[in-house]
Parts: sequence; structure tokens; C-alpha cells
Amino acid sequence: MHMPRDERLFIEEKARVLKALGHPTRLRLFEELRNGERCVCDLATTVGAGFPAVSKHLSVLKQAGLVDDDKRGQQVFYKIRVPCIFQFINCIEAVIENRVRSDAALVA
Amino acid sequence: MHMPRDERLFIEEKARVLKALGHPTRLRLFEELRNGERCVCDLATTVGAGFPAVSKHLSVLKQAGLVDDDKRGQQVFYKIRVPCIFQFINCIEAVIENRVRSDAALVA
DNA sequence: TGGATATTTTACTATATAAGCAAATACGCA
DNA sequence: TGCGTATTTGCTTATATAGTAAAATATCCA
Repeated sequence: MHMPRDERLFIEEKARVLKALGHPTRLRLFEELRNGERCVCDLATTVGAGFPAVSKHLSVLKQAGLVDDDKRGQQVFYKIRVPCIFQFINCIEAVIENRVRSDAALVA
Repeated sequence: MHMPRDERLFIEEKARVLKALGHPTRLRLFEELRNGERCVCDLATTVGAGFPAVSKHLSVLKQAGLVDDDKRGQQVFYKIRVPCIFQFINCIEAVIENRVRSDAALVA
């Protein structure tokens, strides 16, 4: 409500980045790219989704600033742009571990 | 496609956590909680959204394992459950900085 | 018990997102 | 130039999500 305009935009941007990773297929694509750059055709095969879908998901990741693309010949190669995200993913895994552990505690 | 079932579930869970933070209002709520626990009524005022909306957003954060709630008297207090997320948010900010910088480079 | 406050749930509507297919574009090569 | 491959875009449909208002639940206090 009473928030500076810039700060609100900043939060919206941050949310957009997080949302970009908040989809199973995009997260899989992103994690696949941890192993190095990949062309769309390889990614589509690995992830097992249709070409158009993969292309669209990659464009969401790109618009969020998470990956870069590089067209070489007929192929477009994507690669991760900001390595610090890796730590982040580890943290998310900790969140899940944590949750699983306390769910187990409830059952016990 | 050819992915172990458990791994797929794990990715889906991770995506769910990321998605939970991938909404401006929820991210604001979360960042507000960085300052310590808050009751729903305070959060609703700070964030400037309706009570029901805030309540639902908090429940999304809770189901993702990001926050915990604690009912004391008439009020429900929420607090962050996994501190490592803070680093994470810093990283997201780096993503945006990075993007802004290269957008500027394009313009120049 | 009954009234007041805090919170959640429900129901409804509007909007956003995802998947799939077909068409369009871009590039390389004969 | 014209064909084949890689990728993106547009369109359609199904599903998911967000916001609002009203009702339901829970707790406190007189």
C-alpha cells in the first residue's frame, strides 16, 4: 500500500524470477543446464516435452534473466547466466527436507 | 520422460516452493517476516491486501514449508522457517541487477 | 452465555498459464 | 534458388490462480 513505486517494481521483478523457476519443466530445464550449455533439441529430448513447449519455457527463463541463448548455425544453445542460483536450489532442497522431517514427526 | 518417479516428485516439490515465493504479495509477506514473526492482522495492514487474500497466501507459504504458524490467543503469528532463503533472495537480486545492466548495455 | 475480534473457508468471477498442433521463420547446404 | 532441419510463434482449449464478498470458526472477555 504505502510503498515506494521503485520498491514495488523491484519486488515484482524478484517474484518474476522466482516464478520462472517455479514450474517443474522449467526447473528441469534449468537443472539440466547446470551441466553446461545445451541446444533446444537436446533439452526437448531430455525433458521429454514437445518442442514448442520447451521453447516457450526457455523464453520465460530468458526473460527472467536466468539463462542466455546463443544461436550457432541452425541450433540455439542455452546456458545459465547466474551461477549463484545453485546455492539457492540447495536451500530449497533443505526446505523440503525440513518439511518432510516434521511431517514424519507428526505421524510418529 | 525417462526419469525415476521419486526424482520427478522431488523436482515438483522444489518447483512448488519456488512458485510459492513467485508472487509479489507472497514475496512481500515473506520479506516482512524477515524482521521477525508477525500476526496476520499486522501483515494484512503492511501489505495492504484483504484479509482473506493474505490468509490464503500465508497458507501457500506454509504448505510449501517456508513459514510456520503459531496461534496465541486470538491471533495467528507467522514466522520464517528456513533462514537459508535469505541468501537466495540476495541471489535473485543479483539476477535482476545483471539483467538491468545488460539491458542498459543494449541501449547504450 | 453472548458479543466482539481475528482468522479461515467457501463461492464466484476474472485473469493468467500451460499443452498441443499447425504455420511461420531462420539457417545451412546442395 | 529450393529443400530439410531447428526453433519460434500463433491459435485454441483446458486448467490453475488471484481477488472479493459473505459465511463459518475460534478465542477472548464481560
